[in-house]
Amino acid sequence: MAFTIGEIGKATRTNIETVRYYERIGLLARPNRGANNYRSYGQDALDRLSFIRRSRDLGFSLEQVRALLGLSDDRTHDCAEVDRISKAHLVEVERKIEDLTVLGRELRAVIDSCDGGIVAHCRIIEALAPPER
Amino acid sequence: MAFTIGEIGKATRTNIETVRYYERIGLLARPNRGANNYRSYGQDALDRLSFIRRSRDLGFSLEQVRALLGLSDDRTHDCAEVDRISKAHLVEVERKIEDLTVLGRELRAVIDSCDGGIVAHCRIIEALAPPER
DNA sequence: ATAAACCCTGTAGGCACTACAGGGTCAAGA
DNA sequence: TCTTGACCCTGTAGTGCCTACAGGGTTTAT
Ligand SMILES: [Zn+2]
Ligand SMILES: [Zn+2]
Ligand SMILES: [Zn+2]
Ligand SMILES: [Zn+2]
Repeated sequence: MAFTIGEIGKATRTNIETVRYYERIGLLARPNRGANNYRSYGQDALDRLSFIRRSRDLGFSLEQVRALLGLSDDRTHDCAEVDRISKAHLVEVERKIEDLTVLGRELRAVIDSCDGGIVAHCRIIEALAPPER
Repeated sequence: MAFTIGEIGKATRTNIETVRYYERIGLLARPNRGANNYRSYGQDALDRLSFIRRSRDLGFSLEQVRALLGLSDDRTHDCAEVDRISKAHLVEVERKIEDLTVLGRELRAVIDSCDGGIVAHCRIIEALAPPER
C-alpha cells in the first residue's frame, strides 16, 4: 500500500520531476518519508495524481485542476461550479480549433502558391514580406 | 525615414518590449542610437519586423522565423528549404487541430453527461476520478 | 513649471514542466 | 564481498515567448 515516487510516476505515466513539481506548487500534499528520506505515497495520493493527470490530458490548466480538486473534495456541494469550469474550458478549446483552422487555411494557400524556383520568386517569402510601398 | 521603437511597434502592432526582446535574441539587428540613446530604425528594420510579425501570425516559431529570414536574404538560392519549413509547420498545425478536436469531443461528452446535483453524483468529477478498484 | 508621454537598462515573472549537478541508497549479480 | 546500476534526494536553471516591473532619463504640450 506504500508507493515510491517512481511507482506512482509509472502508474500515472507522470515524470517524477513533474510529481515533485506538483508537490512544490501545493497540488499534491507533502508525503510521508521513509528512514532513507524517500517519499512514501498511499493510495489516496495515487488517486489524486490520477485525477490531475486525467484533467491535464483533457487540457485543463493547473489552476483549473486545483479548483476542480478543491470542489471534488466537497462532496455535498452542488456541482454548478465544476460545470462552469468545464464549459469555460471547452469554449477555449473550441476557439483554439477555430483559430488554428483559419491559420491552417491561410498557410495552405500560401504554400500552394509556391511553384519552386529561387527565393527571389518564392511566393511564400512574398506572402511573408511586407506589402510593396 | 527614421523611426522610434514606439513607431515601429505601432506600425507592426508589436509591443515595444517584444521589439527589444527580438533584438536581445538577435532576430533584429541592434539599431543606431540617437544623441539621447534612443533606438533609431530605418525602413529595412521595419520591413524585417513586419516579416517576423506576419510569420508569427502564421504560427511559425521564432527559430523557424529566424531560418526563414536567413533564407529570404539569399535571393538567388532555390526555395526548397522555405517550402520544407512551411510544410512542416502546416503538418504541425493540422496535428494540433486533430488533437484538440479529439479532446473537445471527449470534453463535450463528459460535460453533457452531467445533470447537475451534488458533487458526489457529478459525472464530470466521476469522469476525472480514477477508475474504481 | 509641470505633467504626460515617451525612451533607457536590467531583472524577474508566468506557464508547465524538464534537465541537470552533485550527492545518497538499495538490490542483484560476479 | 564488491561493484554496478537503478533508484532516490535537494536545489537551481533552462525552455518558448513574451510581459511587467523598478528606477531612472528625455521630450513635448499646456
Ligand atoms: Zn461547499
Ligand atoms: Zn517557394
Ligand atoms: Zn544559398
Ligand atoms: Zn456535474
